[in-house]
Amino acid sequence: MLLPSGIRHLPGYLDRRPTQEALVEAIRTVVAEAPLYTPVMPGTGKEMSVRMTNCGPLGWVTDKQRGYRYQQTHPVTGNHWPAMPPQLLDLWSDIAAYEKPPEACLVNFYNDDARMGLHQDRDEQDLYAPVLSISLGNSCLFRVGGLNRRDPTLSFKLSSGDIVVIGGEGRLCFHGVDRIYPATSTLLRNGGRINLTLRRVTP
DNA sequence: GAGTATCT
DNA sequence: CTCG
Repeated sequence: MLLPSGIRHLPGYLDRRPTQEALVEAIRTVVAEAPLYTPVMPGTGKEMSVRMTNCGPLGWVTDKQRGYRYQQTHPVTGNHWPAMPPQLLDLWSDIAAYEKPPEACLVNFYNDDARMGLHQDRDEQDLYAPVLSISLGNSCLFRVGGLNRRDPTLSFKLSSGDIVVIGGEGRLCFHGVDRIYPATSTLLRNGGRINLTLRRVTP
Protein backbone atom coordinates (compact mmCIF):
# COMPACT_ATOMS: atom_id res chain seq x y z
CA MET A 1 0.00 0.00 0.00
CA LEU A 2 1.60 3.25 -1.15
CA LEU A 3 0.34 6.53 0.24
CA PRO A 4 0.48 9.75 -1.72
CA SER A 5 3.78 11.53 -1.24
CA GLY A 6 3.64 13.75 1.82
CA ILE A 7 1.14 11.62 3.70
CA ARG A 8 2.78 9.61 6.46
CA HIS A 9 1.13 7.07 8.71
CA LEU A 10 2.91 6.64 12.03
CA PRO A 11 1.25 3.56 13.57
CA GLY A 12 1.47 3.40 17.34
CA TYR A 13 3.36 6.67 17.64
CA LEU A 14 1.79 7.19 21.07
CA ASP A 15 2.66 3.72 22.23
CA ARG A 16 2.23 4.21 25.97
CA ARG A 17 -1.22 3.92 27.45
CA PRO A 18 -0.58 6.64 30.09
CA THR A 19 0.39 9.07 27.33
CA GLN A 20 -2.91 8.48 25.59
CA GLU A 21 -4.81 8.73 28.87
CA ALA A 22 -3.18 12.06 29.66
CA LEU A 23 -4.14 13.34 26.24
CA VAL A 24 -7.74 12.27 26.77
CA GLU A 25 -7.72 13.99 30.14
CA ALA A 26 -6.41 17.18 28.54
CA ILE A 27 -9.20 17.01 25.97
CA ARG A 28 -11.78 16.50 28.72
CA THR A 29 -10.58 19.77 30.22
CA VAL A 30 -10.91 21.49 26.85
CA VAL A 31 -14.41 20.10 26.35
CA ALA A 32 -15.47 21.20 29.84
CA GLU A 33 -14.73 24.77 28.83
CA ALA A 34 -15.63 24.57 25.13
CA PRO A 35 -18.41 22.00 24.85
CA LEU A 36 -18.77 19.69 21.87
CA TYR A 37 -21.42 20.94 19.48
CA THR A 38 -22.96 19.60 16.28
CA PRO A 39 -21.73 21.48 13.23
CA VAL A 40 -23.92 21.93 10.16
CA MET A 41 -22.94 22.09 6.53
CA PRO A 42 -23.05 25.26 4.50
CA GLY A 43 -26.07 25.78 2.32
CA THR A 44 -28.08 22.76 3.38
CA GLY A 45 -27.76 23.22 7.12
CA LYS A 46 -27.54 19.45 7.41
CA GLU A 47 -26.00 18.24 10.63
CA MET A 48 -22.70 16.45 10.51
CA SER A 49 -22.45 13.12 12.32
CA VAL A 50 -19.36 14.14 14.28
CA ARG A 51 -19.40 16.57 17.16
CA MET A 52 -16.60 19.05 17.48
CA THR A 53 -14.81 21.71 19.41
CA ASN A 54 -11.38 23.34 19.25
CA CYS A 55 -8.51 24.59 21.32
CA GLY A 56 -5.78 27.08 20.48
CA PRO A 57 -6.07 30.68 19.24
CA LEU A 58 -8.24 29.66 16.26
CA GLY A 59 -10.89 27.06 15.70
CA TRP A 60 -12.44 25.54 12.58
CA VAL A 61 -16.19 26.07 12.47
CA THR A 62 -19.00 25.73 9.96
CA ASP A 63 -22.58 26.85 9.82
CA LYS A 64 -25.36 27.08 7.29
CA GLN A 65 -24.97 30.76 6.60
CA ARG A 66 -21.25 31.48 6.65
CA GLY A 67 -19.73 28.12 5.79
CA TYR A 68 -16.29 26.78 6.66
CA ARG A 69 -13.89 29.12 8.37
CA TYR A 70 -11.58 29.70 11.26
CA GLN A 71 -12.54 31.99 14.08
CA GLN A 72 -11.35 32.89 17.56
CA THR A 73 -14.57 32.05 19.37
CA HIS A 74 -16.79 29.06 20.13
CA PRO A 75 -19.97 29.36 18.02
CA VAL A 76 -22.27 28.44 20.92
CA THR A 77 -20.68 30.01 23.99
CA GLY A 78 -19.06 32.93 22.19
CA ASN A 79 -15.96 32.46 24.35
CA HIS A 80 -12.41 32.25 23.08
CA TRP A 81 -11.13 28.71 22.59
CA PRO A 82 -9.22 27.15 25.48
CA ALA A 83 -5.44 27.05 25.33
CA MET A 84 -3.75 24.27 23.41
CA PRO A 85 -2.52 21.58 25.83
CA PRO A 86 1.30 21.52 26.04
CA GLN A 87 1.46 17.86 24.97
CA LEU A 88 0.04 18.87 21.61
CA LEU A 89 2.55 21.66 21.14
CA ASP A 90 5.29 19.13 21.91
CA LEU A 91 3.94 16.65 19.37
CA TRP A 92 3.89 19.40 16.75
CA SER A 93 7.51 20.29 17.53
CA ASP A 94 8.56 16.67 17.36
CA ILE A 95 6.74 15.67 14.20
CA ALA A 96 5.66 18.60 12.07
CA ALA A 97 9.12 20.03 11.36
CA TYR A 98 7.56 23.44 10.88
CA GLU A 99 8.94 26.66 12.30
CA LYS A 100 5.66 28.19 13.47
CA PRO A 101 3.45 26.71 16.16
CA PRO A 102 0.00 25.28 15.42
CA GLU A 103 -2.86 27.74 15.82
CA ALA A 104 -5.80 25.38 15.83
CA CYS A 105 -6.52 21.97 17.24
CA LEU A 106 -9.81 20.69 15.88
CA VAL A 107 -11.28 18.09 18.21
CA ASN A 108 -13.62 15.72 16.38
CA PHE A 109 -15.63 13.22 18.38
CA TYR A 110 -16.99 10.25 16.44
CA ASN A 111 -19.59 8.03 18.02
CA ASP A 112 -19.60 4.52 16.59
CA ASP A 113 -22.01 5.55 13.83
CA ALA A 114 -20.25 8.73 12.78
CA ARG A 115 -18.42 9.15 9.51
CA MET A 116 -16.63 11.87 7.62
CA GLY A 117 -17.09 12.16 3.90
CA LEU A 118 -14.16 12.64 1.56
CA HIS A 119 -12.94 16.21 1.77
CA GLN A 120 -9.90 18.44 1.46
CA ASP A 121 -8.48 20.56 4.27
CA ARG A 122 -8.19 23.81 2.40
CA ASP A 123 -9.54 26.45 4.74
CA GLU A 124 -6.07 27.27 6.01
CA GLN A 125 -4.15 30.16 4.50
CA ASP A 126 -0.86 28.41 5.18
CA LEU A 127 -0.86 25.33 3.00
CA TYR A 128 2.85 24.69 3.53
CA ALA A 129 2.32 23.62 7.10
CA PRO A 130 1.30 19.99 7.52
CA VAL A 131 -1.85 18.85 9.25
CA LEU A 132 -1.16 16.48 12.12
CA SER A 133 -3.90 13.97 12.89
CA ILE A 134 -3.97 12.04 16.17
CA SER A 135 -6.31 9.07 16.75
CA LEU A 136 -7.61 8.12 20.20
CA GLY A 137 -10.15 5.46 21.15
CA ASN A 138 -11.87 3.11 18.75
CA SER A 139 -10.23 2.27 15.44
CA CYS A 140 -11.49 3.61 12.16
CA LEU A 141 -11.20 2.98 8.46
CA PHE A 142 -9.42 5.96 6.94
CA ARG A 143 -9.53 6.67 3.22
CA VAL A 144 -7.10 8.76 1.20
CA GLY A 145 -7.49 9.86 -2.39
CA GLY A 146 -5.77 12.36 -4.65
CA LEU A 147 -6.14 15.99 -5.55
CA ASN A 148 -9.41 15.43 -7.41
CA ARG A 149 -12.48 14.01 -5.76
CA ARG A 150 -12.80 11.20 -8.26
CA ASP A 151 -9.19 10.06 -8.04
CA PRO A 152 -8.79 6.47 -6.86
CA THR A 153 -8.56 6.02 -3.11
CA LEU A 154 -6.89 3.63 -0.73
CA SER A 155 -8.04 2.69 2.74
CA PHE A 156 -6.31 1.66 5.91
CA LYS A 157 -7.11 1.29 9.56
CA LEU A 158 -6.17 3.85 12.18
CA SER A 159 -5.80 2.72 15.78
CA SER A 160 -5.59 4.59 19.05
CA GLY A 161 -2.20 6.27 19.29
CA ASP A 162 -1.63 6.42 15.53
CA ILE A 163 -0.62 9.71 13.97
CA VAL A 164 -1.06 10.74 10.34
CA VAL A 165 0.88 13.61 8.84
CA ILE A 166 -0.76 15.27 5.87
CA GLY A 167 1.77 17.55 4.29
CA GLY A 168 3.81 18.42 1.26
CA GLU A 169 2.44 16.96 -1.94
CA GLY A 170 -0.31 15.28 0.04
CA ARG A 171 -1.50 18.41 1.81
CA LEU A 172 -4.57 18.84 -0.38
CA CYS A 173 -5.42 15.19 -0.88
CA PHE A 174 -9.02 14.19 -0.31
CA HIS A 175 -9.48 12.07 2.78
CA GLY A 176 -12.23 10.86 5.07
CA VAL A 177 -13.37 8.35 7.65
CA ASP A 178 -15.58 5.55 6.31
CA ARG A 179 -16.35 3.85 9.56
CA ILE A 180 -15.63 3.38 13.21
CA TYR A 181 -15.00 -0.12 14.55
CA PRO A 182 -16.95 -0.40 17.82
CA ALA A 183 -15.28 -1.74 20.94
CA THR A 184 -11.77 -1.83 19.50
CA SER A 185 -10.28 0.27 22.31
CA THR A 186 -10.84 0.68 26.03
CA LEU A 187 -9.34 4.18 26.16
CA LEU A 188 -12.70 5.97 26.10
CA ARG A 189 -15.13 4.54 28.65
CA ASN A 190 -18.16 5.40 26.54
CA GLY A 191 -16.76 4.23 23.22
CA GLY A 192 -16.33 6.26 20.09
CA ARG A 193 -13.24 7.87 18.68
CA ILE A 194 -11.50 11.19 19.14
CA ASN A 195 -9.47 12.71 16.34
CA LEU A 196 -7.27 15.71 17.00
CA THR A 197 -6.00 17.70 14.05
CA LEU A 198 -3.31 20.30 14.60
CA ARG A 199 -3.14 23.02 11.99
CA ARG A 200 -1.28 26.19 11.17
CA VAL A 201 -3.81 28.64 9.74
CA THR A 202 -2.12 31.97 9.06
CA PRO A 203 1.13 32.30 7.09
C1' DG B 1 -28.68 8.27 -0.07
C1' DA B 2 -25.00 10.56 2.07
C1' DG B 3 -21.49 13.86 2.36
C1' DT B 4 -16.51 19.36 5.79
C1' DA B 5 -21.97 18.27 -1.13
C1' DT B 6 -21.40 20.11 -6.73
C1' DC B 7 -17.27 25.10 -9.01
C1' DT B 8 -13.07 29.19 -6.86
C1' DC C 1 -21.42 15.93 -7.98
C1' DT C 2 -19.42 11.55 -7.16
C1' DC C 3 -19.03 7.43 -4.83
C1' DG C 4 -20.25 3.08 -2.41
